[in-house]
This record gives sequence, C-alpha cells and structure tokens, in this order.
Amino acid sequence: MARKTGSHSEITGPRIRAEASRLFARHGFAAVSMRQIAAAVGVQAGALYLYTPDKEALLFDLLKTHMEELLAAWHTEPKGAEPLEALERFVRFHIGFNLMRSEAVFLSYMELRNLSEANFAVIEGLRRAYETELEEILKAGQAAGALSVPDTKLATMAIIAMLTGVNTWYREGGRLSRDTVETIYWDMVRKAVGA
Amino acid sequence: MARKTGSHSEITGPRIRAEASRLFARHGFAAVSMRQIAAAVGVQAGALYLYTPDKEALLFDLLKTHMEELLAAWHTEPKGAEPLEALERFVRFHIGFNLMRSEAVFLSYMELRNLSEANFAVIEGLRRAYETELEEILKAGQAAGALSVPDTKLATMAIIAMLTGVNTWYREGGRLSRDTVETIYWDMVRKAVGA
DNA sequence: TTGAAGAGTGAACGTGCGTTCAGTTACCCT
DNA sequence: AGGGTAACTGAACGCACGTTCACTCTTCAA
Repeated sequence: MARKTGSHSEITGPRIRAEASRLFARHGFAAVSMRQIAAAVGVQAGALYLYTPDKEALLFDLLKTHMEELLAAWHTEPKGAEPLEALERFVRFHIGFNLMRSEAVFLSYMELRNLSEANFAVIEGLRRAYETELEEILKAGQAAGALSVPDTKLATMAIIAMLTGVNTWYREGGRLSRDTVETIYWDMVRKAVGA
Repeated sequence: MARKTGSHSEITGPRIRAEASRLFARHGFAAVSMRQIAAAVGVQAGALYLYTPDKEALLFDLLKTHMEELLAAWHTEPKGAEPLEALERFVRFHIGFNLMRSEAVFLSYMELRNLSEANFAVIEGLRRAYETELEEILKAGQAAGALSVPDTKLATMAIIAMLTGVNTWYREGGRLSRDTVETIYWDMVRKAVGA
C-alpha cells in the first residue's frame, strides 16, 4: 500500500516535527533513529526524506523554529514603560513561554552540539539576540538608576539561567501554580538587581 | 602484540575514565562509540571491557564518582557560623568546584537520561542530597531572620540553576577572574534572599 | 626455571543505523 | 475517463555499533 486516505503532506510534515521533538527531548538526538520517528508518525523511514534532507536538518529546523518563535513572541509582548516593569515582563514572559514549550527549550539547550558548525552559529546567534533583549533592559535600568547591576552581562546570564531552571522541576498540577512561581521568581530577580 | 612495557591497569583504568568523560562531554554519550574511547586511550575496544561491564556502567561510574566527590568536598568545607556566611560559602564553593570540574558537571546535567532507571535513581538521590544542603542553609537563615525566603524549595532551585549557569559561559583567562565572578554572584544571591 | 595471572589484541557476532530508490497507490485536474 | 503527480512503501546499500572470545605476550612469585 501507499498513501492512506486523508494523508497529506500538510498533516505528515508537522507530525514528523512533533514526534521528532518529543523523541529527541526524551532520549536525545543521537539515541533516536529515523525509524523510531517514522514509527511514531505511522510511516516508513523513507517517507521522512520527503520532508527533510537528512536527520541533522530535522533537528536544526526544530531549534531554529523554536528560537524564532521565542523572539517573535517576545516582540509582540507589550513593553513596560519603566525599567522595573520591563524587567518584570521579561521574567514572566520567559518563565511562561518556556513552560509552554518545555520540549523545545530542552532541545535548544541540550542538542546544540549535534549541529554542524554553520547551523550551530545560526542558533547561537538567535540565542544571543534573545539574551541581548534582557541585557538592554538591565542597561537601561542601570542608566535610569532604577537598577543596581555591577555587570550587565553577568546579570543577564544569571537571570536567564535562573529562570530557565524552572523547566527542570516545574510540573503542571504541582504544589505551585504557574503564576505563583512567576511571582516568586520575579521577587527574587527584583531584589537581586534592584537599586 | 599484547601488553606494552610499563602499561598497567592502574594507568589504563583512569585514562579510560578521563577520555570517556572528555568525549561524552564533548559529543554526548550516545554519539561516542567504545572504539572512539579506546582509540583515545590507545588500546583496542575489547580492552575496555576489562574495566567496565558495559558502556552505560562507564557513564554511571563517572556520574556517581562526580556526585560523591562533590558532596565529600562540600563536607570538608569549613562551615559558616552565621546564616549569611554559610550561604556565601556555599555560593563560592559551588561556583569554584563546578568550574574545576566542568566536564563532569556538564555530564551530570546532560546525560542522566542515558541511565537505567535504577542508576538514574542513585544519581538523582545524590543530587537531591546536595540540594538539601543549600535548602537547610536557607531554612536556618529564614528561621534566624537573617534571610527572607518565601519558598525555600524554589529559592534552592533558583540559586543552584543560577550558579551552575556560570559553567555555560565562563572561560579561563576571560574578562573576569574566578574570584570576581564569585563575588558578583554572591552579591546577587545575597540581595535576592537577604532579609 | 616455570607457570599462573594480568593486560591487551584482533577478528568476529548479530543488529541497527542513515539514506536511496524503483515501484505502487490515491487523488486531482482537465 | 484517464493521465500526471504527490505521497508513501519496502527492500536494499554499506557501514558502524556494542560486545565476546580465543589467543598472545609480559610480568613476577615460588
């Protein structure tokens, strides 16, 4: 048999990406075979090559899409007028978005080393662009006297690491609601860099 | 030929672990073959099995040893008498130790999913024991009124994530000395959870 | 001097890998 | 009605994997 009824590329393409993301996040890129991905989608391995030139390109596509969506989502977020408000928005946005996309976030941190040098540079560039968004907030806050940040680069890295860390322990339906977590983290960040 | 002069198990064993650690950290557990490790050591693949029952046991040994050394090193550290001093010691210890062992730290965060369930539980237990060390400091500080920590569990995770994040960007001989980094991070932590 | 034990070799085992491709089917357009 | 094409199959390619094992060489105690 070939081509089951109702099966189209607009369906199979996204499903391949979804299953690949799930499997890569769970077991790691190198530990997941094209045959496993195909089986999860319900096709033969060969069919995957209608949607991706090779395995690495599939990973790259997932990472690139994620980073671009992260940046796009941040840019549509309403900006805070004052430095402290801008920082709070960033903190809440980062925690919220990352919890919504935990699989892709995990991938973006863990599987960079499986990329070719050129592809790595692309993802790295997108990540740096995102980090710069936070650093600009900190710089502006420092300049306005609303924040006390001895080294904005370090503070940027520290805050992002701290916020992203939520993904390692947060479970939906756990002890704390997402909003409570955001509030507690915002409280710590505010105190850490507040004037 | 077999056995070159001056070649002993007391030399080969540690070299295997060292090369495996290096390669696993660089390329990921699943992406490194036993033959690659053997080649780096300068033996044939079969020889590795004189030192480990299988590939996963080799990884488990690396992770377990690292976590045990981390806990042992922390326990020999002089304790601070007061809560704030104890917390400062923890912050500086964590950054310092992790920078000294960046390969093993990387492995301990990235390769847990390649462990069997039983082995995973062991490493997880050790990690939790380490986290508890920090949480106890925070609890004591909160009780003594020296710290203001609304949720000690969250603060524990936030601080550890923030500190461990140093490993992702710190490079020896870079812009900032290790001590400067420790001081800046300690400053942020103190403000974040200080009373 | 000898022989057991230690350390390592090198070939082989079956398996699963990423990828290719000729062939097959189902749908759409005319 | 029927031909073209998009979607997919299933088998095959060569290769690398983890692991085993009979064997060889070296060392050292008795």
